Amino acid sequence: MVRKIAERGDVIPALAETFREHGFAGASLSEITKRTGLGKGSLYHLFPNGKEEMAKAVLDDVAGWFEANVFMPLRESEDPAAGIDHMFKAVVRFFHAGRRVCLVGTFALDDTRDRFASEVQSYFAAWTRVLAAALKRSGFDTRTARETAEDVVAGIQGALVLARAQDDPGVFTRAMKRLQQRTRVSHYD
Amino acid sequence: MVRKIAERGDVIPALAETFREHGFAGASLSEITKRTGLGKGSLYHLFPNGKEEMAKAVLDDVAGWFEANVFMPLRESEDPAAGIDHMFKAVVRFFHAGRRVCLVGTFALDDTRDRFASEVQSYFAAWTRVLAAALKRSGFDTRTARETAEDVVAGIQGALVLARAQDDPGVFTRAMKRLQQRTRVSHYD
DNA sequence: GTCTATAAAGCGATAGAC
DNA sequence: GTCTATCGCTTTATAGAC
Repeated sequence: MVRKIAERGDVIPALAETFREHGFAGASLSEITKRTGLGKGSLYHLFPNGKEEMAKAVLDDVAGWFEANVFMPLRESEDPAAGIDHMFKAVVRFFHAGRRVCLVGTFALDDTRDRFASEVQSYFAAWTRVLAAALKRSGFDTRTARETAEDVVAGIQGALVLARAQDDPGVFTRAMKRLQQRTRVSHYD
Repeated sequence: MVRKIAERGDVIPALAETFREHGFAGASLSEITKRTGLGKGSLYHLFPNGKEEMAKAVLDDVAGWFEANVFMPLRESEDPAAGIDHMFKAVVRFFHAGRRVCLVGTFALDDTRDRFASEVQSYFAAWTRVLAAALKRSGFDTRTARETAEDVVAGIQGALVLARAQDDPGVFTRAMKRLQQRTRVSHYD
């Protein structure tokens, strides 16, 4: 049965793409209307606090996706190396192999960060923390695990910037391969 | 003698900071007026094409700074390793040790990139190309030099994203130390 | 060269009909 | 729940006084 009544979850993917492409300030309600297919009335019915609430919902959705598809596997994989490999696969999928930017990264760079400080902060904090724990379990010493986790998460963000700047998704996929190599503990043994 | 007549060069630093903090879409003329201390009339006198021309001027200025302070030393240092060390010093200084984001990176992530595609593209293309050449001269094989250059430039961008997201400049300075280590050819010999 | 005043358009948000 | 009409404000940009 086809549901015609819009729920928040139905429009979040379109909202997310709009914010990704235009940033928070650049994502006008008319653009959002166009992308979601909903008029302003409907949007304000679903999100009474307007753009701010839409962005919060999108950030929530992203956090949920990463929790389920990246953090949980990293935490609970019996083989930590398998969890890490799973992370790279999920990340390549999520960022459409370099053709899609990171919404949280986009928000982080300009003053949008101040509006969503805790969401932006905890996205990267959780990612580096959980990845560092997995690296440690896979054999890295505490310090190297933490440093490598930071390098990997930063490397992913930077590769997304470069791929989009150069309009070449290959920059991203190549960087991901090299970052994944660095997570193999036996690399230089 | 104090010059009172404003020239473009006088306002570019203030323009740059405004674009860095708010992004292109978020940098309103009223904010620019506040930061530069110039009224709209003066701004349009200096930049007849408005915001677009201001951003172009800022991108030009950034490109000039990197050419003089990063690319030229990388190309012309007799000792390539010294040129690379010089690059890291200059970069830490330019990005205020992680407290300042990359304007070009900010532009690259959203649809602002499309307005300034060639400027954004050539900033990163020049950087990776010149750095790869220096790495090669310092002893890396062609392929490793190119890959390391891409990793370093992406790593810098990503570290800026993380440092700002976490509101912790230390993330940037630590990442820079590790990236610099990776540019030493003898690291794993 | 700098300013104020103003224009025209777009913005986020609200009200109310259906 | 969805829409249209509208409000009040801000936006970029221009005109013209000084």
